[in-house]
Amino acid sequence: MQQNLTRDDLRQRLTEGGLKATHQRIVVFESVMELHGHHPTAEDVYQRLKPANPSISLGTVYKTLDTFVETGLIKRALSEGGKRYDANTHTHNHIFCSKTKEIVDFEDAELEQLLKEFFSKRKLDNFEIKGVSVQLTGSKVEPDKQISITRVSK
Amino acid sequence: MQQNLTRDDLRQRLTEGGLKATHQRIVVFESVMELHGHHPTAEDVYQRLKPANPSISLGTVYKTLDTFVETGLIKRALSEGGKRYDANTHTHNHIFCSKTKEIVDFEDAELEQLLKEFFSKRKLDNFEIKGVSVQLTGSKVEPDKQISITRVSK
DNA sequence: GTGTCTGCAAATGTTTTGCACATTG
DNA sequence: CAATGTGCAAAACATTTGCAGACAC
Repeated sequence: MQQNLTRDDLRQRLTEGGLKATHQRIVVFESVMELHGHHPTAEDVYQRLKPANPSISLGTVYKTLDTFVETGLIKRALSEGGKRYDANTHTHNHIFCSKTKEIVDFEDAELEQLLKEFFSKRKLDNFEIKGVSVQLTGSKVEPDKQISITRVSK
Repeated sequence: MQQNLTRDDLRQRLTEGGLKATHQRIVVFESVMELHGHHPTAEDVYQRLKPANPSISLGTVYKTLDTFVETGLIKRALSEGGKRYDANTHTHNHIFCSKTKEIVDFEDAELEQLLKEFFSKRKLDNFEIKGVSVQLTGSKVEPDKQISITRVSK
C-alpha cells in the first residue's frame, strides 16, 4: 500500500502517466490518499483541500479525479448513488454498512487466495475476468468512533 | 426466482408490505422485472413503461422505486454513478463489464457455498455480516448480441 | 514558446420536494 | 371518507462543458 508518497514520488507517478505535475493534481492526489478508507466523492475531496488551497475549483477536482482513474492512479469505488473514488488500487474488498452507509476496506489474504483458486478453475464463457472483489453488507455493532465525512445518500 | 408474478400476486405483495396496490406501482414493478438483468435506473424504468402508460410521471417512478427498496421488494444495485435497481432480491453476484458498462448477474452455487463456509469461520469484530456478494470486473469477449438499454455513465 | 491544464460560469443531467388533486381500501 | 399516492413544476443537487488565460516543461 503506497501510503506515504513524497511529493517527488508523486510528481514521478504523474509524469510516468503522461500528466503534468501541477499543484492541483498533487493536492488532489494527496487528499484522496488522506481520505483513504473513506471512498470520497469529488465534493469530499474538494472540501478536504479547500482550506489549504482556496483557489482550486470544484470543476478541476472532478476533471482531475477522472484523469487519475483513466491513468490508473486511483479507482472508482462501487456505491449506491454518487461517484466515489478509492486511493487503494490493489485488490481488496469492501464492506458496506447499511446503517451508516460507510464503505470500509476489508483485506484478507486467505479469502483472496480462495477466490483466486476458485476462478482459476471456473472460467466464464465470453467474459474475461480482470478482477474479483467481495462486497459484504451488514451493520456496525460497535459504537461509531469514527467521523464519517462522506454525505449519506438516501 | 419470482419471475412471473401475476398482477394479483403483485397486489398481494404490495399489500403485505403495507402499500396500496395502485396502477403505477404495478406497472413500475412489472417494468423492473422485465428489465431484470439490466439493473435499470429510474429513467430506464420510466422509458420502459411510458409508451403503455403515458400519464405516469418520472417523479412517481423515483418515489416508487425508493418505496420498493424500503419495503424490500427490490434492491439497489451497486454501480459507478447513477442509482440502479435490481428485481433479483436473493443473493447473487454481479459482473461489471468495463467495456460496455453493463452489469450482468452471475449465479454459482459452488461459489456461494465456498463463501458461506469461509464467513462462518471468519468473523469480523464490530461488524455483523448480513450478505456477501462478489463483483467481477472484466470485459466481454464475444460480440455483443444484446441491446444495452441502460445509459452508459462515463 | 507551445501544448496542456485550470478557473469560471453556464449548461446539462439527476434526484428530491411541496402541494393540489386523484385514488385506494 | 380517510389516508395514501400521484402529477406537476420548481428546487436542489451533481456533473460536464467550453473557452480564455495560466502554467509546466
